[in-house]
Amino acid sequence: MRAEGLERVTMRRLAQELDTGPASLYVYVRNTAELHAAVLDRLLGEVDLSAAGAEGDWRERLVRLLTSYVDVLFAHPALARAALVARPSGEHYLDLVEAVLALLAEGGVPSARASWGLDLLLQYATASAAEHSAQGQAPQTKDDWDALTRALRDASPDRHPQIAALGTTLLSGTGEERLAWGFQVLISGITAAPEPPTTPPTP
Amino acid sequence: MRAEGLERVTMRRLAQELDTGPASLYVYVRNTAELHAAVLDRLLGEVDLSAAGAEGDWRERLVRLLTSYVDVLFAHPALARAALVARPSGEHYLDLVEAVLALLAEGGVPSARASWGLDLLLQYATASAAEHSAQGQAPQTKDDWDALTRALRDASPDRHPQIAALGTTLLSGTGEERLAWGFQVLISGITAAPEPPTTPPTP
DNA sequence: ACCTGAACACCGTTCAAGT
DNA sequence: ACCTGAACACCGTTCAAGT
Repeated sequence: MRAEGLERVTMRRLAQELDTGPASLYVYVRNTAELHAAVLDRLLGEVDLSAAGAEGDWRERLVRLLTSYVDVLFAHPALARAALVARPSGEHYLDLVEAVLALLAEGGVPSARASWGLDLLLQYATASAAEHSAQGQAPQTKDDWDALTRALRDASPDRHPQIAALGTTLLSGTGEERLAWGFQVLISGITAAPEPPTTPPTP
Repeated sequence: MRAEGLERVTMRRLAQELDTGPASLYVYVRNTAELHAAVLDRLLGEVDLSAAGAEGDWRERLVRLLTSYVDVLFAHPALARAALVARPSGEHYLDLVEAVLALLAEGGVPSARASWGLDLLLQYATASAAEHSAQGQAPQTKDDWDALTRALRDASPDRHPQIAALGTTLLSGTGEERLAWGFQVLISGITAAPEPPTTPPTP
């Protein structure tokens, strides 16, 4: 349960590490999703929450905090992908949520927008980590990306004029630059967006 | 290869449908990721591109187009999750990209911001579909969400004052409302964001 | 040369049988 | 009552042997 050094977190692998059969894990956890969520929450302990308290504008600090979160996920590709589906609900995750909310509050973002914006920011960070981390993981995704690059370059000006016109601009920038730019877009969008409708919680 | 009615797209399932062994598929496709990308692109043929040409503000039409994309992914949960990792590069995907870019151009978004914004919009749409579609798929994710709900409600005002203060606001709204709000945030953020740095394409 | 059966090395989950 | 060995029903990928 508290094993580390996990590249691909699976029931059987973990069971083996604990010198037992895979069935035994079902005493502590109901299924793989719950296992992922638990391991993920442990991992979130590595997020540098102090980035929220450092110097600088609240936006800068928010970006630094979220970047730390991305870095942590990035180091564990399998969990990054799991994080999108199996949301953790442990103490470390709550700490991260708290820190993000505190920064949004400091920036004067009203509560409804902060609530929805929180999800947007974390989802973007998680998806970016998952997407990009897969690249380094399996060699095949490299080929996928190459195929997309070629497809965009070879776009016919007749059928896809916009793509052809933009050309290499579509592929410009590094992953880091794009990540940072995305955070800026989200933050400025959240502060500018209309207040969301105030419906009662779903269930 | 052109089989449909697929809930979980796997090599073996598809091979069985084609009355052959799984090894045979490797003649047409190098691995599962490539298979997913191919099937996904076929699926994207169902996206309602005419939403881009309908009446209304370019923002409204963009949201309608992206919502159609989400709906299509939503109907095929397994592929939605695959879409984040295995980017398709087929004709249907290019058509979608073209349509989004055309709307951004109509809105007067400069090309560099449109290029990066495109990725942001599609990534958000894809991640939302993947995240939400998993909910309906496996019953366990429901429990995960319940656990998170409980964790947020029970947040201690001492350790997590922001969470406690927001209370049910954190969980307010339906999936549709949040999706639409997210699109608005992204669009307004993209139009307001600074021009990204103009670095040459990575390699 | 092209296709593929069979094998290898993995999975998650269940459940009856053990302690 | 609690734990788990063994079994079931799946996977992706490879490769030698067939045509």
